[in-house]
Amino acid sequence: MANDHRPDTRRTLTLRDVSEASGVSEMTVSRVLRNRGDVSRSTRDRVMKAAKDLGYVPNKIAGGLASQRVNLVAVIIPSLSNMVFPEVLTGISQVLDDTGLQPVVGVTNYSPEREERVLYEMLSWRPSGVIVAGLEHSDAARAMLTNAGIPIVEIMDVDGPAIDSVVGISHHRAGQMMAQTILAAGYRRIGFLGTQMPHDHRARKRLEGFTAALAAAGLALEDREYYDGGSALLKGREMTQAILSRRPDLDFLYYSNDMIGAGGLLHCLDAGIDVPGRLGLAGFNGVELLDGLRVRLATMDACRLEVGRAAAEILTGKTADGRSSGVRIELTPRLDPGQTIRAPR
Amino acid sequence: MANDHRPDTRRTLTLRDVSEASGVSEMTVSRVLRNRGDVSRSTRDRVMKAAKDLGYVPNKIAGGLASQRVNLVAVIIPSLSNMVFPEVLTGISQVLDDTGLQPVVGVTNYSPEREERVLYEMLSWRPSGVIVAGLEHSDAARAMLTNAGIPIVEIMDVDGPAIDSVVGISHHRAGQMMAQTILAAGYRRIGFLGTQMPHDHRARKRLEGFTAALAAAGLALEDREYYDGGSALLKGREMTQAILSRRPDLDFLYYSNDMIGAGGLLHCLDAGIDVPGRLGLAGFNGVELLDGLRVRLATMDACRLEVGRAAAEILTGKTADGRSSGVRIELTPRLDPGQTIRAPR
DNA sequence: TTGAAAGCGCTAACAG
DNA sequence: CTGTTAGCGCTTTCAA
Repeated sequence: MANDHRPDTRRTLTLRDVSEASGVSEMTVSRVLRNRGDVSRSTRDRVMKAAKDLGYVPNKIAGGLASQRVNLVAVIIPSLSNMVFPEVLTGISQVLDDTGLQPVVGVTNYSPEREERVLYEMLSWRPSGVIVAGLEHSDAARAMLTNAGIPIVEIMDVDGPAIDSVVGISHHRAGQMMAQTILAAGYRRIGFLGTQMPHDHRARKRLEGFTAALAAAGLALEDREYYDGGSALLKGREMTQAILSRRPDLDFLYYSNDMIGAGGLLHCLDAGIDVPGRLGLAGFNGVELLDGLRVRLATMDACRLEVGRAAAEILTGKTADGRSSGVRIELTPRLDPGQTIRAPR
Repeated sequence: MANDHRPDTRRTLTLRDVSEASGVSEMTVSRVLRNRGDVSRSTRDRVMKAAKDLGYVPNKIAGGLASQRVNLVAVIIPSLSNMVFPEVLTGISQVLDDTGLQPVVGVTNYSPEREERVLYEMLSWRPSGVIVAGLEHSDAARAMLTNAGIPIVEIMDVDGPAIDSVVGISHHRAGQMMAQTILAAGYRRIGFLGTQMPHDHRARKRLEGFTAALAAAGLALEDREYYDGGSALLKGREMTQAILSRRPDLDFLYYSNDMIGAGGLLHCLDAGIDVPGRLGLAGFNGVELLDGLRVRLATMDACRLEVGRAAAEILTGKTADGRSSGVRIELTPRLDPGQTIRAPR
């Protein structure tokens, strides 16, 4: 950072300045500023006034070093570019807001290398806990998490072994449930449309569960279409058009997320395709946006808010038994058939 | 945080542990780990190996205290619940990624009180700079920013005095431009649909610019409709239906953001309303989602990515003259008439 | 190129 | 209820 900011005759204020301005020892000033009760009313008032008048802002760097405690929670997520993780963050914030704990967010862009870097960076601030999306990590990241000596909560996914605590849904089962619902409605020639992201393990697990359920019924996916980047809504349109022109006989399209599903739905409506009669559609996530479409897309809710809340509650020990480690919470996603899956036959 | 995590015989590793494991002084270990060149190749290798074998993670709390420097940049934004701020963050990250500086995000929910708290909290970590959305702050927040002694960049808005640096667009002018475009196309009976957010100053300024331009043409808004919370797309539909049933004579609807605008557009398409012939529509933001609709909504791009990038460049001194303070950058939003404003008469 | 000493600003622990 | 002392783990500064 360029150093032109200030000719700098001013230091930044310290406890000692407040101490001198109020005529109270540094230690007592520290007690007041941390709201530790054992200070007389009058002393407290004098200190508060001095601190406010000076515009003192405590130095948490020094405080953290001295107390060996840092009120930060590291939150590591793959992306901010769709609404799912912001909603998880909202849940985390809701719970943390009352506790003095503060979330610090790191974004990995679905890259294991970035996850490792972000994690290293965050752990070097000695946070009180870590919330990290997913169960898949590089060996080094796993080692760091294991040895950090703080509570770790892996979120969004329960299909696999956890390092410490875990909160989420089974994406494998989610995929299965959707497939079973689709089959029960009599659809048989099913296509899949999804993202080209090798590290989106949850999408992969959903698809695995989905195809496993098809296989159990003696079926397989008839066709697939992948995309990468760009407006998901537009990609959904384009991919849908592409797959249908290639395979006009398909009677169901399963999308890996609601945005491309919504795009597909809009295409079908514009093209006058009979949904859900001739063609059924389903997405995943239960995003709010779907409420605004003329026809409600079938979807499954990933319990994002609840996942965030539960993860934060684990870190704050607000669990049934007060534990903040080794907790396992599997939530059950709701399947909303909307108006794009016909009634079971 | 509940303290059940670890019977704790292990401490967390320190420089001294690496020093002992490698037989090199703490000071030299510190030099190696910070990549300061003045260390012999062999010493460096021994230290790196020891650090890696132990799984040492440096303690930035201690480092920051000792060096009086912290590689954090505080980023304070009102919301994560639409795509605009995440896109600003993306721009910030892109630039910061190469610099060793790390963004730390705080969310205010458009509340001045929360902004004040978040700012206090963040400044207590002694970041190297602050990026904060908007020019409106409480007196206390303004005082903190002024006295922090670090570069401050206010972003998104240039309509008003800045504390230090500023990057953004003029929302007043943006509103004006849109109004002028609408009037030039011959629309005359104009309604407004927006959010009920007293602290969204940018939306307010756009509307002020918009009505000012109408007034200059001897016109005023014919009707208004506000919403608060919920699915913006759905609200856009509902509000549009409401305002049109109340005032079927309106010939243009100006939306305060693209999501409700898109909802309105979908309503109009479903209702068979002739857009842009009988009714024109326009939103604001230039969100990617619009690409996925059958008809392109008129909008204005708020230059979100560019704003983020420029703000980060100021903090890193990557400006034309290397300054990181007192910089003022006004970007010019592009007006995209899309397909919902008819050609000028 | 390496090491030793002296803090950074705050809080834990104890004494009064 | 208030004050004193001794660090927290690292980096700065200076010396070798």
